[in-house]
Amino acid sequence: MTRKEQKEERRRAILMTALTLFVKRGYYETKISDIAEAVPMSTGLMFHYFESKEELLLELVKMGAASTGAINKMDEIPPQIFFTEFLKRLFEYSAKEPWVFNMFVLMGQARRAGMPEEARKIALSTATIDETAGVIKKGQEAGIFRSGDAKLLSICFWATVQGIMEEMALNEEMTAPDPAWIVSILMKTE
Amino acid sequence: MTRKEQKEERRRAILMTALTLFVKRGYYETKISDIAEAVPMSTGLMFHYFESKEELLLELVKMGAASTGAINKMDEIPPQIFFTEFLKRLFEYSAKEPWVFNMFVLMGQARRAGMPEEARKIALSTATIDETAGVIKKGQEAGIFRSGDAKLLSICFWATVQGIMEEMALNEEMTAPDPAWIVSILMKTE
DNA sequence: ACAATCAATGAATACAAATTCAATATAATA
DNA sequence: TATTATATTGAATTTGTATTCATTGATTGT
Repeated sequence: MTRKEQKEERRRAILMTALTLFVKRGYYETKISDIAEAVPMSTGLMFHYFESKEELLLELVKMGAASTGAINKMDEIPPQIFFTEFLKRLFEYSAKEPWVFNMFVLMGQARRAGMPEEARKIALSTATIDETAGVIKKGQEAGIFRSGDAKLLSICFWATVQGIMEEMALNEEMTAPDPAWIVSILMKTE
Repeated sequence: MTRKEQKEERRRAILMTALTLFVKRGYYETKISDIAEAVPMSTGLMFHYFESKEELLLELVKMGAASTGAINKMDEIPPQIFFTEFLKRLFEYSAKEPWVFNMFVLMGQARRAGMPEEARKIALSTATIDETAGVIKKGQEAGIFRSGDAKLLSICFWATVQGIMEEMALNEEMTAPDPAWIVSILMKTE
């Protein structure tokens, strides 16, 4: 294995460790030395791989923003299936790949408060809520979703998903809910 | 007005200012000097009123924990009305009283990451999720709520509410959703 | 009016955590 | 093997804020 590959692998290890700790304890509660200890490596060496703590965070958030694009490719699927299917996959995938899970939570935290301003900007640049609102609108036109401001419905949907994911990040033992429960926020009642 | 009252009033002003800033920018992103400037008063004087930044936060979280008790007194109401009515009041009240609104968001943030450990402990000591799960169980027995783990349903419900409130804390213009949307997470379908 | 107590300030200090650095070990290259 | 480049460490330094403090101004009680 070449030196460059070694370095890349080490960077990845740091990123994954930092991601876990940021999600578990929060960005400011996590010291560089905590990350270093968990990797493990010396504190000083961290700066051989990343400019600063904030750079490390920003790289994670950028990765998250990039992978969010993948979600938006699903929007060819009919609305009634889209959301249930998305949640099913998200929960399944999260159970297997802690990376996906943690990344989802980190992005949510970044969008809200408790992280450097710059991280929020990047996280907010992915217009997921608006994209989803588009799908909801289709579902409304098809008569399967309840009427009302599509964007507001979109916000409610994502707020739920985010909240549940964060709850799962805290309670190891917690199991994912039935996607249908969450999707019923959107469904037409009667 | 006596000196003691003066002091109490000043403390309150600091608490309210800090609450607003903590919710808007997050605890660690808010400097003592930011709070002082907003009150307004000198930075040094802050320590005449509060031991430390963390004490200030803890006092807020304790206030929040205390006022959460009020919610739990509502649980004599029949389940089918309880949740819709609670949300209706929460949204109405939040629109009028920024205090209530901000406190709700702060408690949610404290329960999750991004604040000193001690704050989390206090916030988690209010067993709202379990209390609500009890009400949900009643609703399930009455056949109006969907079946499934009552605690998990309770978590989903609160995750949604929390997420929406946090979203509103960020978007000044955002309007509260119809409580029925959220409650449909709990309702038996068809 | 006078002493005593409290409110208030802003500059000085303390502190914790990020960041740098000189020194050393390890690996690649010729 | 000799030489150069990279990885690694731990201690020293820097930095950003919380916190303290000496001093001044305002209120209260006698």
